[in-house]
Amino acid sequence: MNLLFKALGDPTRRQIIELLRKRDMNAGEIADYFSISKPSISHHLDLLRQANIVISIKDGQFINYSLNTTVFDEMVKWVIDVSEKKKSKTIKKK
Amino acid sequence: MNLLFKALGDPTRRQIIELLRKRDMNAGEIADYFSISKPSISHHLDLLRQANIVISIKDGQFINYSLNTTVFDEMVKWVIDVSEKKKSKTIKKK
DNA sequence: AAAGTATTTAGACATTTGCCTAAATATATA
DNA sequence: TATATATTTAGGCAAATGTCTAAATACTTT
Repeated sequence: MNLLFKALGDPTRRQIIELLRKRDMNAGEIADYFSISKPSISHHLDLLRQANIVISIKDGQFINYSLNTTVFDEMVKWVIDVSEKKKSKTIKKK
Repeated sequence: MNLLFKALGDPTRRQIIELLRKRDMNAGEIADYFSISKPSISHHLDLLRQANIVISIKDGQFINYSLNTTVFDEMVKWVIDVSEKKKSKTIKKK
């Protein structure tokens, strides 16, 4: 969960996620959308992979990245749970 | 949104959120749950306040903190939106 | 096999982060 | 008013982060 939130706490990585939302892309295609160096993008992709947000599959000399959306489930659950504090405080008996 | 994700990307701050989910607390009460110094907790609280996750209200010599859950709405929306990439790709016509 | 393309790894550097102690500020109480 | 209590601000330090260039690795093409 910490890796997940940390990965999302960077605008470049969120933009990568938004790109991959539309379609899978290889590392070079992704890098073309940004003005930072390819090694930096590669590093961001690595962090996204560590956080399980993307999956990478090698295809010849390319490496394709695609979104793995299932990791968000737990996170959304946590956030919604936290968000519901007031109702549960009021309705349930502690 | 960036401040929000960054704020959530630290385990101490998430624990603070979980504490405040149960009830409002003042800074000292919150600090008592942790083994790090009060100034550090104060700093965490400041970041949570900047991210609009908590609201602080002064009450005499105490400062009470309470959760502001509304900021999570946009975030959940973003995450769910991103999570739905595949369906929308398949069903809708781009 | 040599050269070109795609990507990552390595190493350096500046900035940010999370922590600390000491000091400052603000309120409450004796 | 002097002292105690609650909290933050200031300043310093080590570790983590985001960036870069140069080099290494892996595959493709000639």
